[in-house]
Amino acid sequence: MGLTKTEMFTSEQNQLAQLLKAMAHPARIAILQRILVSNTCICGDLVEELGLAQATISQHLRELKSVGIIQGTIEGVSVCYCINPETWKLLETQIGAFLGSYKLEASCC
Amino acid sequence: MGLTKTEMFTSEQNQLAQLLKAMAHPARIAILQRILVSNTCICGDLVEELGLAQATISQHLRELKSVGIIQGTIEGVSVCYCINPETWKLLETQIGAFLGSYKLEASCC
DNA sequence: ACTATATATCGTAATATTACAATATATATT
DNA sequence: AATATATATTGTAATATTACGATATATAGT
Repeated sequence: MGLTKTEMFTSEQNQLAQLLKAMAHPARIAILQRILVSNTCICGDLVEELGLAQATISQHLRELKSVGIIQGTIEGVSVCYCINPETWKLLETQIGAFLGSYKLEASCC
Repeated sequence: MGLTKTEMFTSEQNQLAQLLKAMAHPARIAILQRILVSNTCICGDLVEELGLAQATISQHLRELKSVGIIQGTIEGVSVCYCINPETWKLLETQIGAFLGSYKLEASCC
């Protein structure tokens, strides 16, 4: 036990869950917001601005990168991260369809 | 360690992370989708339709309920669950603002 | 080549999550 | 009241997450 039974669900359900999970941490939301305002962002800046250890930030960045939400390119001695437009579009579509499928009706409990 | 440092982040960041986390599991996405198509939904139906134990479904329902995404009312011997419109609206607003703040620009890495 | 700087990875402790059997609780029916 | 049915809770094992110190790696400048 303790292991999610992914085989019970559709690949769409698993994919959406994976994307949501990657964003479901305040540090990773803060990281994404920082990238969203600056468009690009150097890893080192995040270590200074958020109050977490360098290893922790690096770990969070890897998690966002592993599901394809961000991408990083080496820029001299540092690494520049930015949004992966493909995945972001997918996120908007999937979450939008999911949240948008709710129609408020009177017959509720 | 092993404990999220919520004090480092804004309450908005923590709240959004909490809502995303509640949805970030394929079983809970499946539960929500089931509620979305039927508008309301009896807990017992979920146990039959998803292939998980009754205790597991009940646990997932409690998680969704604890963050206010769904609400349940006792209906005789069973419990009827439905979307909490307030929280759903909050979700749409928060996630919409978050995802929508990305503007694709050429200057990316 | 050596040094400094930036980031990633490893190892690990504390905590959280997931799943389920067993059991408790609560309502409806007889 | 006793029984059946539906859901919640408890306890627990397996696994995952979070955070960070220590260390490795990789590039830039001297």
